[in-house]
Amino acid sequence: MIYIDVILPLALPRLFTYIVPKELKDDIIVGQRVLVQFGKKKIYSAVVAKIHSISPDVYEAKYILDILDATPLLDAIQLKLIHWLSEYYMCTQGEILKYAIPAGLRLSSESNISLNKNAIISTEGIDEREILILNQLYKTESLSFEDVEKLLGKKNIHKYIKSLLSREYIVLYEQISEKYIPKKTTKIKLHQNYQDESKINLLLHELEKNPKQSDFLMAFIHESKGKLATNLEKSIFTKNKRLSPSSFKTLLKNGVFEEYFEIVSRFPEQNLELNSKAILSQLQQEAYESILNTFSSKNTVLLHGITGSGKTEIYIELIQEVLNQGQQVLYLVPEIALTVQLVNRLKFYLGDKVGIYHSRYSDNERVEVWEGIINQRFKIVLGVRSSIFLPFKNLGLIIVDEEHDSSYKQQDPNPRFNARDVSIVLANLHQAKVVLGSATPSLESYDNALHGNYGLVELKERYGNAQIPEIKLIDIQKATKTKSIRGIFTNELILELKECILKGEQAIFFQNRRGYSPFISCELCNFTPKCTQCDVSLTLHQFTNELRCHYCGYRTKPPSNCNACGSAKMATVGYGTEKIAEELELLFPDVKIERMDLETTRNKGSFERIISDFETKQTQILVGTQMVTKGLDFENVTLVGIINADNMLNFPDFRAHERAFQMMMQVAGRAGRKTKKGKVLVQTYNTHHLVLEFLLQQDYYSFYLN
DNA sequence: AGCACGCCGACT
DNA sequence: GTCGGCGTGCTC
Repeated sequence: MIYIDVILPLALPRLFTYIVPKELKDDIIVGQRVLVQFGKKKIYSAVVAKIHSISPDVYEAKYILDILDATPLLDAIQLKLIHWLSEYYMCTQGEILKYAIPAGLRLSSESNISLNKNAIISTEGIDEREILILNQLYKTESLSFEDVEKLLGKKNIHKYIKSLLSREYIVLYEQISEKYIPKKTTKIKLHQNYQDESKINLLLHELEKNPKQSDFLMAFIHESKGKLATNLEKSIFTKNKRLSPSSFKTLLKNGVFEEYFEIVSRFPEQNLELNSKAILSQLQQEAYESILNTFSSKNTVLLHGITGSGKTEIYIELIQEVLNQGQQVLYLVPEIALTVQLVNRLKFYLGDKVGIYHSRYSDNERVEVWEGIINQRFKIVLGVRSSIFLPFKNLGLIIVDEEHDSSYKQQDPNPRFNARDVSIVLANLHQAKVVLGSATPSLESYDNALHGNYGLVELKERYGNAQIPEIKLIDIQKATKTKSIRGIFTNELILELKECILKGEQAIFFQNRRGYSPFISCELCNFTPKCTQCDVSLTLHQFTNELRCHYCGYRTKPPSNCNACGSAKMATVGYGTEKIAEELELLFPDVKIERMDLETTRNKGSFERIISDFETKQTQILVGTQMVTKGLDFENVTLVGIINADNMLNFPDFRAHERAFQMMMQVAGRAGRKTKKGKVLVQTYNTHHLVLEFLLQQDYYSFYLN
């Protein structure tokens, strides 16, 4: 007897043993998906982890129902990675499996009902909802539970189904569905009999009395560019409003045209022209060579290059080198949405070989990326943390860009993992190399580098003749004393901003807090409205005029009177991006100001719109949360304002100082990236804070030491 | 995760 | 006396 231990895509701590039926025992391979029944009726696709011949003695194993793959879906490396993760991060292999495999490749069963063909149904004495279900079943043969819920417009449908089942009017069965649907397009071509110029002319002559039909034919001939045997996408013609769809139908009916479906990729080959490699500066070339040298003794290198030092060009050079060896590359980024510029740059140099993988892709798109990696269409994958599970066959290099970024860490649903750390493990399994890159490395990575666990390569100058921005602190306390502060902004900041605007240059304002005001409070009794569920103070959102909890999303109208003492003096305390944008609008009514935070970028495409508006200089001032700190590259930005450094520094978290330093360094790096020198102004109550002193010096090393 | 089983309160 | 609430434990 052949037994297999399988991983079920569930949060179960153990593997489960099944029997492989005789007729399948020659086909079973570790890593394949198999169809198994689990529990009374559920059917899942599980993954074979082990094949053996030890019969379980405490229970009787079930037979597997089927083998789903000819070639295993997961290879030995992926299985090892899943196993390692489950132990290191203390979760089940099933949870990882569920996360690792695109939903389109996972199948599970769904309960469906259909009419019992042998039953004599009498509607007497049964609920009218049950009659409704029966009627629908007459029409559609089968319904899923979800369909029934929709039909009745309610959730607890169980009792109706139970009742119908007990009368034996309906039967229950499980349906397994493959979710991946290939993309199809409709193509049309001329029937063989007409793929000849003389015959076409004859036909056109016949159609003289049917101008609509000959129009269509002429359009096809025009599009086919002289090759009559060609096939073309139907959409070319349906888009054209001047052509009549009904005349096409007639042509189809008369056998002039043939119509058929073709499966196409969701990522069509664009045949991009490959641009020659970027020319590295002297310093970049040195760094590049230094990385290659270090690789001979170490598997991981930390590339510490200040903002604007041109790390990306070095990555591209490294990628090219690895591709030449015939190996694949994984390029990890914290969030793909923030890297439109990077995607374009990679495609510019590397063309169609670049695959992209992130959570905004549909299930179908993810399946195609997965398969594209297996069949080597994609040699480079630019992806977010989940990309570490993709089926690389011959991985040579992993690049972890912005390695310090906390987005690499999956916090909430299991599996909880840090993709930066896992990529080092993954690289080991593949005998591949890792480059961790950042302008502000995480302290642990820097420590690893200084202690020789990683190699360390540094880039201390900006690319080209771009200069390092000047950072200046503004003492809010002093400004308050000398009355040189108006609301949020000190006079000094306003003056600099005025100058910047007059010169037609752009500015970025950073405040790590969204909404209008972090809380409102009664001036008399200090009462602050709190979330009913989370016990945190509610943030005021001026635009929608409501109080919101940033943890659970609870929302309510702001009270006009204090809930505790009834006084009408509810005042706002503190400020978020919304209020900053509003105040700036009051100060500079003629300047276009835009806000970028979670709220304004919620809709698809709005992020790109804000970025491109700023890039094309339609927006002159950008106010944002940490979103503005990440990887944006605008040449015309000369002023960066950090409205309040203190709330970052005083954040109750042991990483607060590290994060504050990283965030401020990153946002400072947005200033003066080309020829113009940038200026960074930091407003603070505490000008002597150590972190701020290192920020002034832009001295990462000393910051690390302290 | 599902799902069944089992035990206690509110209803025809 | 039953329906249905959710607590507990098992699934190869």
